[in-house]
Amino acid sequence: MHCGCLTEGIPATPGNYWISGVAFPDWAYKAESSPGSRQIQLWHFILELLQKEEFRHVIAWQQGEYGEFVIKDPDEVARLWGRRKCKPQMNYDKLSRALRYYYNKRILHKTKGKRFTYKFNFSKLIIVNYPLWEVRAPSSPHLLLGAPPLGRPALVPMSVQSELLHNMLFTHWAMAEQLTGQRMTQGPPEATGEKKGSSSSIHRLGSVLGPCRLGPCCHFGTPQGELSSFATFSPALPPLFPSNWTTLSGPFLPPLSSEQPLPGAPKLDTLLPGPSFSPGAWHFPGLPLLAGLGQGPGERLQLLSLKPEGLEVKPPTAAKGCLDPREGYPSETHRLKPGEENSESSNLENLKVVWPLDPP
DNA sequence: GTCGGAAGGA
DNA sequence: TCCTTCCGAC
Repeated sequence: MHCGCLTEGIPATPGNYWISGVAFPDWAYKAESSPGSRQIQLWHFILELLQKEEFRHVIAWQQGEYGEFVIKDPDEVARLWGRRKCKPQMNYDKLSRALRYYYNKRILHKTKGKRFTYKFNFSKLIIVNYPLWEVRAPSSPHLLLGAPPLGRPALVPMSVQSELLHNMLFTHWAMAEQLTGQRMTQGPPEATGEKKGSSSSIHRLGSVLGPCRLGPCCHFGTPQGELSSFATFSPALPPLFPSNWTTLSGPFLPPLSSEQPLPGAPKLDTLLPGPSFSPGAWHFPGLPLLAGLGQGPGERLQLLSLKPEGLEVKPPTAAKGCLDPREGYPSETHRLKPGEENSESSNLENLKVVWPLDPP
């Protein structure tokens, strides 16, 4: 059922993309309460606004503070949120109450002393919740993430692995978004071949959280093709991370321009699986972020047989009651064609990323 | 402005 | 479960 007030004020543009369901903690996608009609969550909405250039005057990432964002116009954000949720009485007081509920969930925390400034809790999601350094299931598949800072690795159950992976990927995305935003201020990438309107050189994480996951009337416009792009992206992770990738960045990836080759990095075309693979994906900083979140240069990161059960990687499917999300989305992001899938992309089982213990 | 308890709705 | 609404306290 359409509520009729959802897209208003938030135009569907080619720059609108849903964030990959894969990229969020799985508790964000529990659909048991209302299967098939799940409403958007506030933090999704916040991220969505942050993702869109047209709302930069309303809400924006805080430069220099990863994950931190400023609500520049609280009333407008509340109004947009109210429209999305068909709650015309929404105001910042109520919205902020909802945001405060995220504190306990560790999705957000408040940046004290800064008005209307919050921070996504990427690091805590990964480091504090899951002092991962080794994440291993009793049997394969398992996920090994780095060496423990001290002593023995911690065992993490599969359910946590799943969430961990989600958090990681979420972090990847968010970092990419921020870096992209910074990069955008420096000028658009030239060599990507990406069309204008695909607002980021970052390979957009398509979303299994398509409009239908959020209910039939609650999207700004989402190309289903985009929805699949993470599904295609995710398995393509391995070629994105050469064995020496940790040498390519510091604790956090600086906002590199696409013309600025990463020192020591192989050429893109040696890494990317096919011509349609956006070079932006190369800049996708996810795992290097973990490097930054970790303990320093003595770490090892490995992803072995990565196939968490909770990971949703689905091909795009048409859903009843949903607009064809491709409409209004002429721009193209990465979309693997049938014969284009590389062997590794379909083989998560063999995903392995090694973080050298002693980077040069 | 910010916080968090409480009640209630979907 | 995730807000929405209200409210008192700081």
